[in-house]
Amino acid sequence: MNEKAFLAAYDPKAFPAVLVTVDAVLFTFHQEQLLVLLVKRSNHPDMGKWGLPGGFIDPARDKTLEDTVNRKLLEKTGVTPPYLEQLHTIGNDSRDKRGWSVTASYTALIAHQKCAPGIDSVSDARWVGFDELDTIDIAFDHRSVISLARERLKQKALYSIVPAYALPEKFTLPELQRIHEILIGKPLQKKSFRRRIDQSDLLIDTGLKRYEGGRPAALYKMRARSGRFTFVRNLEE
Amino acid sequence: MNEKAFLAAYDPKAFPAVLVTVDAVLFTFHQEQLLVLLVKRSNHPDMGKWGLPGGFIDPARDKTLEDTVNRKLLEKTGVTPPYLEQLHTIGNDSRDKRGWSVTASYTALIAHQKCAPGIDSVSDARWVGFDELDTIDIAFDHRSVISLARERLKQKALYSIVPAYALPEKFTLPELQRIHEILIGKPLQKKSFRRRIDQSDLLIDTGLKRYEGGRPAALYKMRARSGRFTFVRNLEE
DNA sequence: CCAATAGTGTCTATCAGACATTATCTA
DNA sequence: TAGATAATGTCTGATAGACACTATTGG
Repeated sequence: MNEKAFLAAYDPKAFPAVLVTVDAVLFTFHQEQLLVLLVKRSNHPDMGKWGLPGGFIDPARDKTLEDTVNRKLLEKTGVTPPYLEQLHTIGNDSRDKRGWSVTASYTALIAHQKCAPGIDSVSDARWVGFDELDTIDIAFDHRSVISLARERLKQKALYSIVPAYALPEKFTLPELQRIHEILIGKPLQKKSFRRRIDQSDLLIDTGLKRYEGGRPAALYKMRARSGRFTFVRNLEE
Repeated sequence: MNEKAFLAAYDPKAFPAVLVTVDAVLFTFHQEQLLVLLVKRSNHPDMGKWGLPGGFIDPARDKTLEDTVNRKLLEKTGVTPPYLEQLHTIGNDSRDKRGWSVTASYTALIAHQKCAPGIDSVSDARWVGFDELDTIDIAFDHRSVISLARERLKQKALYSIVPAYALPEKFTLPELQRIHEILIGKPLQKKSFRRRIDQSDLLIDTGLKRYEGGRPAALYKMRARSGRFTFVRNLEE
């Protein structure tokens, strides 16, 4: 049999069924807090619990896995995040009561004000602070996926400025330092933090300033592709 | 409807079928060369081309995705590699002619002599050197998966000693330096390389020596969990 | 002895940490 | 002017690169 005949006769449903989903851990930063987007499940299984935004691939609409993630995030937040990276894929026979299940999880970052102006009025999606996570009933294995995403983002805070994507388009260096400090879990030296960013030319000074309280802070924005840059030397953990 | 009734009525085959496979990029190091294991495809599609070892999940036998990978590698090499880490998951509607396809790919490392004593006599699996890859007809998108795996492993060579898992259990520091040099693509300073390994206490001196040519070289083995260690400062690329 | 390979001594350069100092705003 | 916050000056310490040197084997 040649390939053409093989493909004509091929029946995908003849194979053992495996559930395939995607999930996104969408972070943002607001009022000195790292927040993650959770969605209230309206269907079985784990109905009523909170879980990560995500769901099944729609082969008719999605060309790629990233399309699926972006589609799901767009439905919940109204926008497409500027940072999206694959986190980890989990597949086993116990994570979903419906059967053998595979989920490709992603880490996404977005500015707080850009997403879902009315997100806190929609009852099925909300931002949850990390302190609050322990008190919430989380669906499936999503709690461990969130932990993994946060751990990975912490590592990135040590050798990149990826966390900047959780800030508004224009932001100050003290703001960026704050989110790094929260991710790493300890205060950083202002001088060290500024030095590596100054020297690496990753940010553009917009010329604007933010005025609040003391000396005004310069407003910067990300240069294109700055999210891919990695420092050769890490900050201390 | 409660969850129990929902699950009883649930039919996984009712959902749009997505093909789910795993693939492994298994590296080893032999005679100054980085080698990757390829398998000749005996079925459509891409029959006759060379591809990565891998295949469909067997829900009856595999509890996890890692089980699937290890089962496939065991079939080809006779052993389970000491290093296995998820690389990347690709899912789209064009990579497999049979339909929407998702593959979870893994990077694996193994000592050359431990695996498949007769691997080069088996016609459907062989070690391929990186120089030779360009001349081979590769199935699906596996060429780009191999590139990604190599790129990732290069990065690890800059900040870890993970490449040591591609060497025999006992190895010399010059051997380890060689595989790092090949991955990074430039010679390294002997002194720098030794210093970081000495100071980090990642290897155990077995007390044995390897005699060949000049001054004998001390034989080391990996300490447990040394594969997870990361240096705070990278080598130069 | 020489050739070959393993391993060390030591200087320099780079860059993060520490922390004091200066700058620029509002009240 | 005082208080607050942003930004800089400058010293120290850790560690990678460079490269010359010494050590230990076989022939």
